[in-house]
Amino acid sequence: MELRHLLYFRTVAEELHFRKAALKLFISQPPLSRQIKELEKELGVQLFTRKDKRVYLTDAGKYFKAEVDGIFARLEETKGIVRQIHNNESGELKIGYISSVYQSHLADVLIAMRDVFPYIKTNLFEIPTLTQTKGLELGNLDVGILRGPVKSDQLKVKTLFFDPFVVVIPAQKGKHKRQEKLEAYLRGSPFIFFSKEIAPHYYDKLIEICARMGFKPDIVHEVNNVHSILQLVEAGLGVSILPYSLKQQYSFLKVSFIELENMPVSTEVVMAYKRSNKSAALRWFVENYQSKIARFSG
Amino acid sequence: MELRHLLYFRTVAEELHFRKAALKLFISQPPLSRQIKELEKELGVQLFTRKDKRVYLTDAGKYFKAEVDGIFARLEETKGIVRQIHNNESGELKIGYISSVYQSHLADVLIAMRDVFPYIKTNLFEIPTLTQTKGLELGNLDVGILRGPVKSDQLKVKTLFFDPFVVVIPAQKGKHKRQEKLEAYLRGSPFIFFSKEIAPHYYDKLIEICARMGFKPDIVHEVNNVHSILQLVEAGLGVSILPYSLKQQYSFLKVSFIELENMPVSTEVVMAYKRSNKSAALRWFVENYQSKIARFSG
DNA sequence: TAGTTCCATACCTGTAAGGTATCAATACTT
DNA sequence: AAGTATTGATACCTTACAGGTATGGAACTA
Repeated sequence: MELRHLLYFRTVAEELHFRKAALKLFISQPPLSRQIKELEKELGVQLFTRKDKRVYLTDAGKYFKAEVDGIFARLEETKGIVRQIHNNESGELKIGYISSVYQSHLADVLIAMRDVFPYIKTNLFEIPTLTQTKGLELGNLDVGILRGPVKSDQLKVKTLFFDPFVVVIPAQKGKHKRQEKLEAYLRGSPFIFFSKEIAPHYYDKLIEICARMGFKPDIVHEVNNVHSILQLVEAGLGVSILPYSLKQQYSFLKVSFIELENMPVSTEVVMAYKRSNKSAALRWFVENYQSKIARFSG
Repeated sequence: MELRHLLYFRTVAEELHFRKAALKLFISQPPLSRQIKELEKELGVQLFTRKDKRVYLTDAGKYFKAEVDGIFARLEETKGIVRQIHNNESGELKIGYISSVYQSHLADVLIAMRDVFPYIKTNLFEIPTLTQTKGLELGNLDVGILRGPVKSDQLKVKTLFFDPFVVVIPAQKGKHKRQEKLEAYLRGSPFIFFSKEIAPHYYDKLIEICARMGFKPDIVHEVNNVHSILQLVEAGLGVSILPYSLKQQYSFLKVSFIELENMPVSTEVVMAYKRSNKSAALRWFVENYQSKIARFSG
């Protein structure tokens, strides 16, 4: 006995007509007749009486029909729930993040996430804030870690932390640590920074910081990610001003991270996601990202 | 998806070892591996993880296992009940009865029986008491309505009623109704009766009755059934002594049924069946025969 | 490190599911 | 009442699929 037999039986029981049932089942009538006969033989029970070209359910057949209906209902429900369990623990999460995000932290969170969602697939995209904003709005990303502020009605935004800025200069130039000497040095140095198109807010912050220090930065090199900026500074091409959190991540580079005294300018790092996204994995990620980071940083 | 897939899955889930499960299922390991793969593909759900030569159930797999167990349990129960329904309403009942049984009554009982057992097949055998006894013992009959006493350890015997005897004489001879005249008439008449071999107990009763009346019967014609006896009496071939219950059944015959006064001899009509016979239809028949007869007779 | 065992995959074979043709019986239509 | 249509069952045929063996890659065990 297979589910096929039960399905054929149930359909004949509903139609009480072999040819109509066969149509419903997309098979021809003779195999249906045979399969029902086989079911009755295997059970040793007559489920239908055939008389005068008409088909009737026996009492046994009536009982069987009710039970088979229940079995199919239960099976369908089971399939639905098992898929739900599977999807809640699997599925996919597309994460955007700015280049300044400490990837080790992100990795740690994803490792922790696998305990809860063993079959999750995560796609990571290191892309600038504006690109992330568009991707989130289009649904190409599930969540983004980016620079605030993020202005979009579609997105929910959550502050992760405020990141003050530091001056980054080549290591051998590190002896200019005192603030008054620093300003003069920076005034006469070429700047390496994000283009205004890629990170307008970031760009404005830079201008503001330099203004507060009394000069206008000479942005000679425009690039689109933090790694390149830092590598170019290390190579002696110029200086930059970047978020403090990068110091920890790039401590191996031969550059100096110099904190600015009395500088009330900082950048806000936020997590953003589409309000309408109901993914269970996303919910977990949003709720647990910060505590996981705190734990791993401790 | 077929029940085969669910069975294969359940067995692997129990064993957590494909080769052992395959042995249990009497197939080789590769088709089992494929069938499980197919099931997972059709569901779109991973039910097992295979790692380091070991097999584990996923959370989805654990849930599915529990549900599949329930589905199989329900299916087995359903099969059992549907067979029970079928067997209670079908099957066969082989009924023996003596020729003196009022067949109309028997028919009435069988009609009533069909309401309860719509698909029952009944086989009726009008055979003498001794033949019935042998048939019951051999299992060729399920139940018998016959003359008591029935002596057999294998059979259970239930009294239906006691049947006094009446003299049966041709109708034109009916004016000999007073008992003193009757005795003389019978003494001079040929007797038509059962042979001693066929109905020894019946035969003995006849001898006893005649002895009580003061004569020995002249049994000229031996026959083996009541119909023939009555027809021969009607034809004027002789007289007989038969159970009173026949009067009702053969009231259309041109014979006289004369009750005997002060005659403490009667015959016991019983129902007998094999102790070991557990047929549901038989049980119903035994329990309902008398009440059904009383109802139809009333 | 060599031998063994696991599950997965490649390839092959026999059987059963589904097809068409048609039958006998009954219903329906004229 | 005769002709036609329709029903479920059976005969015969074809093909897809379930189960087989052989073997691979990876991991375990002695």
